[in-house]
Amino acid sequence: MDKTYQPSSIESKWYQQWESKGYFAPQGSGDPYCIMIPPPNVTGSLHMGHGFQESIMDALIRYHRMQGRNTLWQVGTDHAGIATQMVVERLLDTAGTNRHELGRDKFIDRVWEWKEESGGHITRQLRRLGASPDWSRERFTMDEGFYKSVQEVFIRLYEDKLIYRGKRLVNWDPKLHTAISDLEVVSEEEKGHMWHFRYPLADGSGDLIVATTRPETMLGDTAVAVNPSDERYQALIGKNITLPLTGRDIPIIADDYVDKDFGTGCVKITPAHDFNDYEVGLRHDLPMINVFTDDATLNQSVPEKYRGMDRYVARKEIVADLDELGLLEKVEDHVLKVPRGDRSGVVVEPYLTNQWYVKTETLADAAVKSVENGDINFVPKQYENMYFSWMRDIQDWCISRQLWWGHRIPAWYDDEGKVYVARSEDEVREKYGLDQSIALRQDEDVLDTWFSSGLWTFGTLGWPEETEFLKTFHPTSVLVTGFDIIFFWVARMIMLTLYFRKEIPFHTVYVHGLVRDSHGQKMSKSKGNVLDPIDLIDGIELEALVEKRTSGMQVPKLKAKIEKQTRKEFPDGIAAYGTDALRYTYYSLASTGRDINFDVGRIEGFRNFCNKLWNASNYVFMNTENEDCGQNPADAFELTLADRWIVGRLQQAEAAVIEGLNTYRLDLASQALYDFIWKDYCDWYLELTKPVLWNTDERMEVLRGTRRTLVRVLETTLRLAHPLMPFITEELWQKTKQLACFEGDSIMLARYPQPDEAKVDHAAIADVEWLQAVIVGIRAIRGEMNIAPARQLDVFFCRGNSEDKRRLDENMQFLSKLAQLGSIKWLDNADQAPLSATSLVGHLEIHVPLAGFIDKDAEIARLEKELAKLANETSRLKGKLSNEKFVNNAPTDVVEKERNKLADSESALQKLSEQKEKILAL
RNA sequence: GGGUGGUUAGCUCAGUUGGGAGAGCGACGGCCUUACAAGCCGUAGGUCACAGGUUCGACCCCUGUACCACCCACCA
Repeated sequence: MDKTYQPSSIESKWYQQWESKGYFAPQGSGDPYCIMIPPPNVTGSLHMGHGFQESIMDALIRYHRMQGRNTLWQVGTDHAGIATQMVVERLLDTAGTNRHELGRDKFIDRVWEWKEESGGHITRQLRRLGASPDWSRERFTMDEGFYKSVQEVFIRLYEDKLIYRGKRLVNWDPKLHTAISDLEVVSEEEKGHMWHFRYPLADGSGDLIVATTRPETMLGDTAVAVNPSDERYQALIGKNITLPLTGRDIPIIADDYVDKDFGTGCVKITPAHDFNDYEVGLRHDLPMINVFTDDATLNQSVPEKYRGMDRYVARKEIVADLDELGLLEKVEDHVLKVPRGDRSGVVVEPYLTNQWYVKTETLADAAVKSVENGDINFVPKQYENMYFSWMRDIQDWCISRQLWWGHRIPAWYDDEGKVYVARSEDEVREKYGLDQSIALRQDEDVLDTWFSSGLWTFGTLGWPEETEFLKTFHPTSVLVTGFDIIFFWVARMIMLTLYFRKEIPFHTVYVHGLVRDSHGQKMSKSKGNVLDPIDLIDGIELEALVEKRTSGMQVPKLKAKIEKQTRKEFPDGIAAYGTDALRYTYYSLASTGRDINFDVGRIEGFRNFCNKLWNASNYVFMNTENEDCGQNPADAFELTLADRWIVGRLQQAEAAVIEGLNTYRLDLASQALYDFIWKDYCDWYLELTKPVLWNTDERMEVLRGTRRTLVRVLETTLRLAHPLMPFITEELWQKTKQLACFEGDSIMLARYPQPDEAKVDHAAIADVEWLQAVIVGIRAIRGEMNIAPARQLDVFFCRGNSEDKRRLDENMQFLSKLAQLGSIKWLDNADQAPLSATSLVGHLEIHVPLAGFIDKDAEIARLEKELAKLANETSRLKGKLSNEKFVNNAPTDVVEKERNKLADSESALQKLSEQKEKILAL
């Protein structure tokens, strides 16, 4: 066994074995447990957020698998319509061509090629994380089977009148040339202007002043609106305005939508280019004049001068022209929300087009109820409010996209534009009785990616076939996801699953936070603070890291800044920490519902933790291999106090880890495990075995008992830790299992530990706590007096009770070794003790004689510090206990506790001040 | 405008039904003590954002304020 922990040498070895032996597939007859992976983009690569999410899922999966549950982790990838199409279009662009030159079919072939090229990347990275999904069931949202599910859902929703086609105002992305849903629009505040224009009345009797942030849309105005109760404009309602630049006459209408107190109280109405105006237009039956093309340049319906102009060029021209005409009243600076496409980043336009919609009202009602009545639970709970508020105000969902990459909509049109929905052209003809003389063409559009991922929980299990897997694993157990896609994905899954399965998709939604950098900044290429999980596992040289972070950067200044910042933060690059350390870091940071700030310092600490476990195991192996470890039932063994103590502590650790896993508090689970392994097992237990194992006179029964406990506790601890740190535990377990006579091929198939309260020896725990207090007391003197650790001390114990005496007598062996003692003497009378440095354990005094090597002044200083603390504590307790209200109102056990504390601190105060007097008297 | 989360040691974070705050890293001092210097032993460090209130007692419950982050919303 290597002296130090080398993660790279064990990780790939074990992963290959697990996978090739089929350990990830569901097995056994236990209750089903199932998690559906949120399918990552097929052509994507793993980022820190994935790493976090997959690590959480894998811990849950491994834990439940080890509990004997019939466990399925369904894996797969998403075709990610817009994102993937954009990537391939960019590739074509660098190759000097574009998708239109290629044509639809060739372009789609090219995307499939790209998927084949890059599609395995993310799944390989998933394996590096130790993820244990059933790879044999891997699915892709555009594979054949899944397409059948998507088609089925579309057709049935259409037949049930929950999908319809309509011409409406949608969010139009003029760069990508597609409609996008409300959710894909991100509105941020930006600085802009508010222009005030003078619109003349048609009869020449005056004018109105309208304010707008979008001058270029004025060419499509079809009314000016005022509030019906606005006295200023009462007389004008019903009159006409002559719209400047166009010469069109448009009416002045009254509508409650207008806020009297904002601006001039007059609003230009452009129904084809603003969502509010659209509603107003419908109410007043106004014409809708579209002035844009798909590119958001001005179209043929505007005066010739402006045709073909980009919207922002036209804006300038129109403002200048109105100014020229004396119609520009004023321009103000104005901050406004600008809607941009989340993918393209360009300003989206409200645009009139034909699109397909899902009618969401009834679907959403059911989806709300399933959370209200507790069928589905969000963890943490506050996300339910977010879910409710969105669901209760949900809009119809625009599901058609003018893209080529995606599920093509199963709808056909005849020459008159009549629409037919079916699985294929042949089926259309059959279903609707259309012969070959009628020409049909399929709808050009594809479905929103989220429409297909909305079927993920049941589509992956074979629906619409009623497969065994579907029956067994649906509804799934828990969905692990980020809050950012609750609306995009979670809500849609709940709606669609309830409708088609008449059951929920999952019982629990575990919502985790976002992974940020150590200062809480979002990780982004432009900030240059991105960490790659694989680099944390394998390590990366500084130069490679700098190159990675700055590659493809266009702005030299930004590039230089990022390079400088990276060199400063990682002067030696990033060390190879291994998967287990990375995973453990994620778990330790995974507290409820808050974003996590990832600090490389933390991962280093957990790499050290892995190393600690490695070395502890090494110690166990050294002391147990080829030795009698008490596994033969015929041979008697005897447990020491330390053995009985660690077994009890193990039960408590098991309970804490399980509690953490059951409540999705992986931070608490990992903390409990860390403390048990490092503090209890390594710092105390292993040290306590040394005086036993090194004692040449030790009885065989005791040696057997200690070795037995060493290996059995280690073996159980490894199983306890396995879901969190799969690789190192497997490596160590393979060796440990033989020593502990434990059967099984792999730790991942072994049973998860179950705490047994009967194994908790409370008396042993109390005795060890006493022992620890005594040792720490002596160490503190040694530390503060600067006494060399190797120097053996003679100590005296005074004024202890019979319990102290018993504990001392029983633990001489442990005490001498761990505190490095020369001699131990019990004194009935404190006066017999030589002048000493003193520590207290309750009433028991521990004296370390000053003689020769202890600094008198230092001891006085130490005592004074201690006395000051005690005095403070004493007066606080006195004050509290002299408060009648406290004594009368507080529960008696609390009062009693405070009284005992006071007695203790008064006694300590007295003892230590006596001690101080003695030293001073010298 | 409405809503959610956060504010605890120098940094990153825990804190279980209210009974005088913990960890890791960092700092300081001492150690090559036969598993481990990726380690061991010890020490220091906090007005729990602020102001009220409830209570015998508040990091914890209530009200308000400030700041940070996020979500939702149609103000031209």
